[in-house]
Amino acid sequence: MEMEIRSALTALQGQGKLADGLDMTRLTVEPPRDASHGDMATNAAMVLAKAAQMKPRDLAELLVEEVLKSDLIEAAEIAGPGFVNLQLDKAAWHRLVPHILHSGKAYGDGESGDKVNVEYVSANPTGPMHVGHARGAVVGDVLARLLEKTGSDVAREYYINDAGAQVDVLAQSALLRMREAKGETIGEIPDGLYPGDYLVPVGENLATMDVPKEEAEALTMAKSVALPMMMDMIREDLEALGVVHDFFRSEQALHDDASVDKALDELTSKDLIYQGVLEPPKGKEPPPDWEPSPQTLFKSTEFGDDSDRALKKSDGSWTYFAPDIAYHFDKYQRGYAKMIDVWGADHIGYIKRMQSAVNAITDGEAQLEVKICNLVKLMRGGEPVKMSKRSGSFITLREVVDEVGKDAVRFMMLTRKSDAPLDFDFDLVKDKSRDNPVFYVQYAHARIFSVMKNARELGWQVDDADLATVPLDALEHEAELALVRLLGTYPRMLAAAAQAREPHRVAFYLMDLAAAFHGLWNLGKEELDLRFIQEDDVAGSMARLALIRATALTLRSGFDVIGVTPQDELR
RNA sequence: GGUCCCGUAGCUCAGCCGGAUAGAGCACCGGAUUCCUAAUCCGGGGGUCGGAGGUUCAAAUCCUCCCGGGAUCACCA
Repeated sequence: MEMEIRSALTALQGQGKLADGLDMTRLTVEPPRDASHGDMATNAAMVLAKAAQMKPRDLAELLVEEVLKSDLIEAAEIAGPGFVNLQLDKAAWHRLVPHILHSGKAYGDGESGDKVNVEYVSANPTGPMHVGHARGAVVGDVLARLLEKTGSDVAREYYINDAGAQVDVLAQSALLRMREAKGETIGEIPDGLYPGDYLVPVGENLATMDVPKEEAEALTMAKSVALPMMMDMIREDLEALGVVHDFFRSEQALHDDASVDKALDELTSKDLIYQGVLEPPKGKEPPPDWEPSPQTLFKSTEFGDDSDRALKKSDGSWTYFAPDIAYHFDKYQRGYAKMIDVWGADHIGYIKRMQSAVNAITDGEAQLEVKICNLVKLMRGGEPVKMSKRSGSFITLREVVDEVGKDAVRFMMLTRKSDAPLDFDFDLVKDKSRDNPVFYVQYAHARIFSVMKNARELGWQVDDADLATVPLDALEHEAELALVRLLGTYPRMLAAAAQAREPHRVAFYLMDLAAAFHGLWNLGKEELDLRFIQEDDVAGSMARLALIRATALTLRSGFDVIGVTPQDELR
């Protein structure tokens, strides 16, 4: 449609009615928010008026005259300050329905051609995942699906923090459980160790092995046993949520294969490393044990960070930042110039330094985007569910998935934009009502499925291939055309959501689409000729069935993007 | 103090790469049951889009400042 407008403008220029060399970049051709303004609207006259030295309405009149020469455009009128509203020929909309029926789940597929690396979850391998992780997992997973849908080549990665002090704590906790498994009474788990029962099987495993007496060796062995078990547990939890990764990268491996040293060398060769002393943090009391000491620092201030950042501690050991740089450099060397990391809100302060590092080590060739997921507050009976890590009574991801199902968790996590806090209401997601968006959208799909079943029972041929050939002249009611128009915006919505890295838009679209369908359904109660199945009007029925089947396919396509399984029945 | 996010109807929030009268759900009031059933829909009331400037033909949307709420500011991960 944009082509129609642009060619009309070019034609006007050809006729000498419009100045040449106008800046068209701000020109838009879009469906207006208010459907009463027509199918499409363009701001061309207003955007171009000044440069063309014409009044917007005069220019608009010329444009209307020109654009009406197109077959696709039924009517065009000038409105407001100079909008040109276009009404498309009904046939233009009708063409969309068979297109969707032919495309099926592939409807909305794009061809961006980007190559993107998405890193998400990356929870520490020291215990089961809790609900906070679930949001990042869903947002990352759906973002990856969305990017794939719009034509990107996507790698999904998980960075395993298996090298820090927390892993030593894990190993110590596991050794304690080993003693317990051997019959020793261990009493309360001491502060500072992980108290969770999930370490009992790790201890039992260790109890069957020949663990060295010497402490350092015992810890090494405990790590080698505990880490894979923790990762298996995490992978199972993720799988229960329908979340997968293609690639797991170990922090320890980055140390072992000297990737961290190489990253430091790389930055050193760019003269971005020095020995220096950092200022204590401003605006609040310095930590009690603060004392200035020389460390190996990275000049992240040269890339917009507020302070230079430590790569090595004063004792010469690596900080967490260093292997993280090595990891991102590793991604770049594997061919990813576009990286997206999905992080929790507690890492906001870490964004700039990581972006600085990526920028520095790749000479600006690679770009890191960070998607922040804010907190999830679990609600039950109108009250927040108390979560106390100390008592070990925090709610795990697995418990939530087991209680309400993966589809509900996934959908609910997308009912807010990711950087805003989210309430997750247990009562709501189990409710069968309009308030529960998961139910509401599934219900629309199930209703359509049921109608199609009824049509088959009448002996009608309603496979997609049959419906795709049906004449659609009967679709002329405003509510029907509104549904078609909404179906038509699906590919555009996907592309915009992918570009903005906002997976929640897909969920919102599905709710809109479900609402449009439910509305049409109920109209059929009052206006009998809008009922989908009318035995005395087979031709019209087939047209309406084609429409709602296209709706179901679009719902399925959207469900596929957000990783929710469509339900055929909700009874 | 720095950085980032948020402030839109009584409540919970969409909309924000500028566009026409600012939307939805809940709650409130009034209606509608032969297809999946009122598990849904339709209509109604309800708004200084935190405030003040600026840019623009046009600002909830972009820029600046201010107010309020939150997160974060390690040699932790």
